[in-house]
Amino acid sequence: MASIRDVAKQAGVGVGTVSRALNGTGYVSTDTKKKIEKAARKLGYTPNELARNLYRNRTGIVGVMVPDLDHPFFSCLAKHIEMELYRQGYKTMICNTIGISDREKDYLDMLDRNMVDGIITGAHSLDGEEYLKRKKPIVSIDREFGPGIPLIGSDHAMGGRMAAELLVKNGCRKVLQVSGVAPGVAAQERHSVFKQVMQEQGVELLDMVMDWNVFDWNAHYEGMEKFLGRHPDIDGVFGGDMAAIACMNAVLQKGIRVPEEVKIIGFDGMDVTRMVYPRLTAVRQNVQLLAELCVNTLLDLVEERKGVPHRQILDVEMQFGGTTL
Amino acid sequence: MASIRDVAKQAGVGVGTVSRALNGTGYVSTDTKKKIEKAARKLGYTPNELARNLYRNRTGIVGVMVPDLDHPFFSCLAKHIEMELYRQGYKTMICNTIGISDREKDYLDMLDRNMVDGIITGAHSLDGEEYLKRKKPIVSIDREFGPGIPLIGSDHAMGGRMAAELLVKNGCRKVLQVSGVAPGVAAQERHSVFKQVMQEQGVELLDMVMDWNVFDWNAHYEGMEKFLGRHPDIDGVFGGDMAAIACMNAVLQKGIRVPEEVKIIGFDGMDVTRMVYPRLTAVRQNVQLLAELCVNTLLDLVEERKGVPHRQILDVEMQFGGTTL
DNA sequence: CTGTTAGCGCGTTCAG
DNA sequence: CTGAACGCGCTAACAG
Repeated sequence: MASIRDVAKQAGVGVGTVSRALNGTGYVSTDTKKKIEKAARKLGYTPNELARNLYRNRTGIVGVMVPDLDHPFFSCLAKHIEMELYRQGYKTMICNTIGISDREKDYLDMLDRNMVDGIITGAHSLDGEEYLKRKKPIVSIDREFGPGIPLIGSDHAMGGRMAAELLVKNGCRKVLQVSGVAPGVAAQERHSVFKQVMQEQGVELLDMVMDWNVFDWNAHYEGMEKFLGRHPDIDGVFGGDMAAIACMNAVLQKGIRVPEEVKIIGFDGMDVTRMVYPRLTAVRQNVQLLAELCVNTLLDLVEERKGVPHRQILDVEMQFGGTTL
Repeated sequence: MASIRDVAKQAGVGVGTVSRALNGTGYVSTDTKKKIEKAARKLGYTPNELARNLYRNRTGIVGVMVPDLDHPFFSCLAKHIEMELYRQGYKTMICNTIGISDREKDYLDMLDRNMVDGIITGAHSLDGEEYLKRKKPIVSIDREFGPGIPLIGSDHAMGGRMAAELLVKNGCRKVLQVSGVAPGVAAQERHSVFKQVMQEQGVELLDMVMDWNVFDWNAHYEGMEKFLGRHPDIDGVFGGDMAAIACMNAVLQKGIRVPEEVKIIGFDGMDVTRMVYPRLTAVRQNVQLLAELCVNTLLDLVEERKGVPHRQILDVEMQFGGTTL
């Protein structure tokens, strides 16, 4: 609890000198500097960051909003964001919106209260207007808000096309697509492109739409079981990693063979795709790069650097597993 | 950027009155209160939390340290901690230590700088002394630091015993145990108890020790493959969820049947155990309750309530899957 | 080179 | 019931 005043008194100098000495800003004679450092050590002085924050009107904290931290994609994303922020001297405040727009708003409010210097958002339940009216830096993952809010994302259209083409090449004729992302979010594109390719190729396409803010495993699995009951003859599936895996299990449970009778492709390509047997073929997002771009773009805004790109789209790649031929 | 001063001027009153009116503290006539609220709305006033923080010497932020946010157990834990903290009006600062003690120390320092009101730690690479010398609230998961730092954890000993007994009941005679947690951490107990039961029952036990701060999937899988090459005749496995699953895949890859030839039991019982086929039998920790206890215990400390228990151990339960009989 | 002083924005006495 | 004044701890500007 020792303050800069105590250190000054102890060292027999003024507070200004202490500040300059300890921060290495401005001139201080080597002599008094030594004295000050000794006094600081003796008192166990640690600067109170709250006072600094007030003065600078900055906290060095960045908010990260995700719909569900316990989802492989978002936990991986959050991890890499935190690591990159740490590397650049920032701290990470995390926020699980679990699809509740009030939470999203609550956290956005922290921008106005100066609690965070900026926000990276991967949660999209709240109206875009709420975002646009904020004055501090925001970057968005996979959702276009409008001017002033840079977008970083993967090339979902490319991913949808790659998946569709691979299933077609595998000879699928009746395919299920599980979609479950928020409307207006780039991730939706993979499904429209997928559908388009399937139509062009004359492949029958069934759609299963999951409540997009439920990343609940059971919901996926049970939905899948019911679906298989009605359509036992599908021969291809495309959906997010979790949906794809849920589907695979439901299929295996019925004694149907993968990939011989049904081919499956996931989207995201997280670690979990390598934990199932056979390994899930999936379109892989480069999450680490995504995280780094988010952080760097946000910090460009925070530190007022110029020429920040409004739109950055990353390539995806096909990660071959054992669920396709 | 409107400050309380602006509001006061706009409403034609003093700043003190504005403060009392908006915070509902002290007497303010209904009349002037209305005026103030109107002025505040008109100017879009939002209190600057940094000033408040400085005054109160509190931020309402709790730090959460985990070794790896992209690990099913820790992402689940972090999620539930965040949710409970939010419910109680606190925010969550997250920190990935990835086994680097300097990071752990950096984040601990935030306590002294008053950036966080308390810390919940599930990361244990740093010396216990560093923890004990802090003056602000800390609670620990699965590690005993000493007086002043409450411990919350699952009953690992019980879990180890349950797993061992189930494998014995399943007729296993040569069992592999994959251990990989930090020394001095309660999680270690499950392995010692497991070993003890196996010895009592005269079952042959092999040990594979993984670098405990590597939660890397590939490391687990490759280690497992090598191990199986040397010991193809094991008939039972016990390890963390990830290790158990890595093992299962390596086993299946060799054409060995699960559970007929090898029984497998995991520890943690996260969602991922239900995504593999067959589902992994696992000792399940009650992560949500664990999270809630951590938060409530920490906040008891932060808000200076009395009678905070030093040690809270939660029961675990066996979650039966298809990898045991 | 150094000490003093004025804010940063808010919450709270303490006279009126 | 209300306004003015002070302090939270620190930094930067300004005299000395």
